[in-house]
Amino acid sequence: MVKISSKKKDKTTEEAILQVARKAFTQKGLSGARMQDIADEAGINKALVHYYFESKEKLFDLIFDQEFEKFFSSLAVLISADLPLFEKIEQIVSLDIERLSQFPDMPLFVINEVSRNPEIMAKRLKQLQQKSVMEGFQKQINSEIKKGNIKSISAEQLLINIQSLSVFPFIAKPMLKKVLQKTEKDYQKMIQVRKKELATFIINAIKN
Amino acid sequence: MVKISSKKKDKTTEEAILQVARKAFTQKGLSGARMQDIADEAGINKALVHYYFESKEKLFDLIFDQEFEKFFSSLAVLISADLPLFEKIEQIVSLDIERLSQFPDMPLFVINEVSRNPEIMAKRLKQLQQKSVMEGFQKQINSEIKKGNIKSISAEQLLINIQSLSVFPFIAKPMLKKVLQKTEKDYQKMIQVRKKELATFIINAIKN
DNA sequence: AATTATTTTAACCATTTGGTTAAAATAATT
DNA sequence: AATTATTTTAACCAAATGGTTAAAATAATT
Repeated sequence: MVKISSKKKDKTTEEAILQVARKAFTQKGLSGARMQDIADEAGINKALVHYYFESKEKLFDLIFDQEFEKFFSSLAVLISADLPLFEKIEQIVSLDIERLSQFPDMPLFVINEVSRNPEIMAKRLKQLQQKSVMEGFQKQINSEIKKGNIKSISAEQLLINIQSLSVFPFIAKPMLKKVLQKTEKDYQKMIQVRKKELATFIINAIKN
Repeated sequence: MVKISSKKKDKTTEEAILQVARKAFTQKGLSGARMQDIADEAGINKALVHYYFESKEKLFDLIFDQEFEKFFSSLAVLISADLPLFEKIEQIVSLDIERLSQFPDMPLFVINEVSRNPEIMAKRLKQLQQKSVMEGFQKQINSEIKKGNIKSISAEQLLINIQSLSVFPFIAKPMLKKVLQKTEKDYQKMIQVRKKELATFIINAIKN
């Protein structure tokens, strides 16, 4: 019952569970996902899920960790990068939309679970040393304002604007799809148009 | 057991349930909310909730209806209004942020439940005759483009941009609060700054 | 005051759910 | 081949959950 050595552990079962669990949790949330469904879809017994991951919470925590990482990791790096402001904006938008196209369920999942339980963020945020990241970005912006290149705006508001414009169409996809009466293909085409136009939209909004 | 006439029905109990249920559903979603909790918080027996609303689904449906209405009703009217484009943008943003400040849980709730079950929108959308609304808005925009007042953009993308910028900060509030290390007061102050700056941001982005 | 209708409750019920246990099947080691 | 360790399963269990029922309390009508 207890794993002691296990040099050659068979990863495939564990990975199959993780893969299925990710789908379940990101689509249905912590309270909506069912351990039985996860076991069924992974083609195994429910007890096996507990054998590998102990409890629903532990399994959830593991997946939340990874999805949270997807949300923030590369973004923090880019914000601190040594790039001209407009170029930086272009790259952030581009990266965002690529990442979101790859993991469309991720943002709503993360936002949801943080809303349900804000404390979940505490430990994960520490390593990100946000303060210095934002301060650096603010300096870059202030410098551009002083030079008269852009209008006055705070780093916070600009960052929220960028993320709003990138993330919202993925979060609200099912709703927007219905409202705008689009097929899956149409919607993806619309996103691709966005990927091209969004950076220009933002830059136009702030440039003098 | 069966309500036949009930001329002077005592509304308070029914309303108390609705109020508590709204809070429960908008905060925890359909699968996360508990009938027992709703009864407890309303200070009544669980069977009474069923007496008034039959089932969890029916109660949920009622509340979803109202929240969905909040999301769309006034917006559709404004989009079709006979107003200069820039003024219209200002009014939409202003209305959005007021409405969202009043019902902060509403957008994430609606988006979530539509994601979980897109069919839920079908019946509610019919009355909104979106097609003509969007066509009218597109005409207004095309006219401004032709006059050289604004850059080329589709009504869809502009509308998505406006809604993204307005709604996202409310959807992602708990996350953004932690990331930006803001107190409740700070966050609301930030939203108020946004209310002033957002329309300008959008107008700058499209005007020539 | 008696009757009738409405509102509210306590006690159940069946199903679902996360989780456990002990044994069986399989793989690794000696 | 025998022993030991690991993986997987079937059968349970207790708690939670949405829902029901019959009776009690209250209000309205006659």
